[in-house]
Amino acid sequence: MPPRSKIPRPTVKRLSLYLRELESHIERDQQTISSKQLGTALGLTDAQVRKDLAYFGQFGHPGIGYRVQELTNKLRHILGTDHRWNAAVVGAGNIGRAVMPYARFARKGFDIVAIFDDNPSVIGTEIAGHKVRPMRDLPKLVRERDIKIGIVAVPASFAQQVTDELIRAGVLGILNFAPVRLDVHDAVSVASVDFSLSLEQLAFQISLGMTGPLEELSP
Amino acid sequence: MPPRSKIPRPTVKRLSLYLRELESHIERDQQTISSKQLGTALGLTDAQVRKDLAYFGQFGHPGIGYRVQELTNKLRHILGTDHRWNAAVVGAGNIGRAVMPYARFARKGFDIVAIFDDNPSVIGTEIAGHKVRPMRDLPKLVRERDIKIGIVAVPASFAQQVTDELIRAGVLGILNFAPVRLDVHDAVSVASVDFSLSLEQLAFQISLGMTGPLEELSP
DNA sequence: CGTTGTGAAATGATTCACAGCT
DNA sequence: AGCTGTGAATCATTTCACAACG
Repeated sequence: MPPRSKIPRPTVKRLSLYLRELESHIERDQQTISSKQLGTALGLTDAQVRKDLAYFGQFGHPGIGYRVQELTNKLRHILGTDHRWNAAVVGAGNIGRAVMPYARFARKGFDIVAIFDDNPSVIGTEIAGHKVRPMRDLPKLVRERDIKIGIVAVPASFAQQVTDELIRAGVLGILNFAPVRLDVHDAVSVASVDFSLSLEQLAFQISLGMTGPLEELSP
Repeated sequence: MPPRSKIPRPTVKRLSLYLRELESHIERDQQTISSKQLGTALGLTDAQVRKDLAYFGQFGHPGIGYRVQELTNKLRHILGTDHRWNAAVVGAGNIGRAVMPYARFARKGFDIVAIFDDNPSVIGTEIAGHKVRPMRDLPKLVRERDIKIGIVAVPASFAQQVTDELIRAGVLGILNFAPVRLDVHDAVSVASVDFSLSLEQLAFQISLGMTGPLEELSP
């Protein structure tokens, strides 16, 4: 077990992709998979796949490839999804409501166990089997239900404030759906999902494709 | 106007961030902004900001900074959001329903003008002012309403098929919410949004923080 | 054989540092 | 003075290419 040098950021992102691909191969009862196969399925080179995995140990078998079940287990362990995480949603608007019943979260090891909002007209209503709670209940529930992840689904202008409250209550990570950069201290992790950002990327690529590679963008 | 070398991928992602930040400065009636200010707000260095912007022309004014309104216009033009885009949602499940009324899309220049689903129990119902249409109406509506972007909000197992239908109908870009890699030919662009992927990134970072930088991940 | 793991080389992105403009 | 644009230097990531293994 080498002391392992530091992991490139892009590698971490790909880890989830590998896992997702492996899971589909388990369903098909495939026993082993080569870096070539795995790479092709995801649009990566075989060398990239091998290098990524090798950061974490020697999981492969020369001449054979990787055993699908074995590698799946390793990746789950690396990603920390070999046990379950409790999460709470803050914000019972469109996005909060859409996330609550998202079955894939549960399959991936994440259980949403509470939802909060401060709008009096939604407090007490039920969403996907959970009663909407006022924000003042947050600290108590985070403690009682061992909530480790806060999902921020409020408008941008409230996102930082809600984040601060979640962190004060004791969560270790924030999944942020609001289109702002959240400031947090180092002990807390943030991952962001920004729809409009992705749409803009798309618009850029389309414009590029229509004008030919990079014409008349500058005056 | 130099023939401009090719643009780094990360630069394109940051362009949207710059625009978002600038818009908040317009609201505050700020006339100019320096690369330092812009960078600090987004957690980037000033050099990074200048280099990114310089790929597209000389927008800055030495001694002054960038004029907020001017740079905003330039960025909108570069990103292709200086005109409006029509989009259609496919899939009237949780995610499709959440995306329909997402006001931010419209503010960013994207108008959702139709929603499709093949589940008979939702066809004909109204969501955010739009009647849900059957998939067979897709080609006609894409033509009639000049739809350039398809938003894929169906389960992973249908995503590729729906994508193919959208492309055949004539869209130029796909915003994909399904957790799969979509195969498309080069003339079409894809941007993906994957919640569970982001959650896994988060779990990884949290695990890392708890075990200390990278312990006992390999056997 | 086929396939991994890994140094070495190549490519890509960021930061430095400073000339030059206002 | 304050700030941009940019070549040069540094740092990061990917690809190459091959020895070693089952």
